[in-house]
Amino acid sequence: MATAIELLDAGGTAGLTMRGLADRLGSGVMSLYWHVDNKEKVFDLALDAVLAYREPPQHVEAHDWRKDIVHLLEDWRASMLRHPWSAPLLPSRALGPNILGRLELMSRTLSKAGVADADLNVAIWSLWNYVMGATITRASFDRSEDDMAAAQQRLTGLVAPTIERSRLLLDNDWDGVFRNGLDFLLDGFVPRGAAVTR
Amino acid sequence: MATAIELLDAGGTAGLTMRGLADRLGSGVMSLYWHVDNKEKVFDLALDAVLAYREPPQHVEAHDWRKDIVHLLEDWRASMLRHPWSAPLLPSRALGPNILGRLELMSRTLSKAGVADADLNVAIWSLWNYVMGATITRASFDRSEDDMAAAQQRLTGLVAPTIERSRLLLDNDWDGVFRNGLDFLLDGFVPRGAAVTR
DNA sequence: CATCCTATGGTACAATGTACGAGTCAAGTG
DNA sequence: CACTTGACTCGTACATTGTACCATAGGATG
Repeated sequence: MATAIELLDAGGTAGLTMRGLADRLGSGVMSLYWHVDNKEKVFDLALDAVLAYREPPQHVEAHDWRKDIVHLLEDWRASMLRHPWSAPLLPSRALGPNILGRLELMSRTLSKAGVADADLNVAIWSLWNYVMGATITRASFDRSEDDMAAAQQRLTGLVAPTIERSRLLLDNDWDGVFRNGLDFLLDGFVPRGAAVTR
Repeated sequence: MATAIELLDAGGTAGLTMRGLADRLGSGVMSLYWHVDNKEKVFDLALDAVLAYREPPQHVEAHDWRKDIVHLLEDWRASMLRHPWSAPLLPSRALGPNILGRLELMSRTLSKAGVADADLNVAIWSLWNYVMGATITRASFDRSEDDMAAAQQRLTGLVAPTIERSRLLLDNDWDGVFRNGLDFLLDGFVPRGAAVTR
């Protein structure tokens, strides 16, 4: 698994081949198939491995649930960005135990933060959507900054004065954008100061 | 292009092969390469074709900018869901004219709705993130509802009482969730009743 | 010794993207 | 008319991939 992740980090989704993996492990290709059904399974396992979550130092008597949620989501995002192939993979693959664990933690934290049970699923999925969208976009555009510049150029040919002027495609304060939209979402689900300590 | 999209609709990303496309067109495989550099280009073109936007019936003297934005984003999402392979592709591919056009329209509409120039890029990217996350997730999970059920089952084995109880993974009010989170985001960027008519 | 389970890995095959180069046909040019 | 040129088609060939099938080896157990 570790070497699979190495290959993925080095060459993206296309960088992982069964032959390549076997070579790096000094084994025959077909030996891999004793441990693993498919190449698909390798992806599933690598993905879940990358999403492992080390519980933070547990300042148990915490106060600020809002901060906890933000930390949770930013750590999730950071984990995926450390392995840029992972984010685009996540929605299309089976949910492994680690991501399920994160969802559970998220659910509990939101609950403690004062989100009513009835709104919990909506809140979780909305946050999921936002985090996944931001991370997939970031992870993909990262590799193709040339594309962005090219597209910004191409704007001159089209009738797109507004986004050309604002240099939308060259804006790369990814973290700031992420945090800003996240705040607005959270304001909706967990009105500031409404946290319930129980 | 039309038949390429047919193939993609029928079999997803894997359903498009150069040989398959050529067969459907009654041509030789290599003939395709006179019109197109790569298979990659085929994806780029198909993707942009799917994102074409027919301006709505133009009730010019509109009033509710908020409604316009929601319409804009829901139409975008609907366009991608009509071709489930498109959403996961979009972030990783070059931005074609149609998607750039949509961004421009979005920018203009947000501006009219009262978003300050300084906040424009942040707003656009946040909305992009949210829409893309929601759509990619929806488009991918759609195909694998079995996976979801399986994962929900697997929860019993883990320690995940909260999301097991709330049946998070079986909740499938996708449209409701989308709309709900979107409203909160918009509340942040375009406070209700703050629309400026100019 | 025989039997079985765990594990390895070589060979072979089908599917894919595409490089190369030969071919067709119509329009233009002398 | 012969010719060139440029747009376009396509057969062959090859490298790369995932993986099915099968033979093998070693240790544990009877």
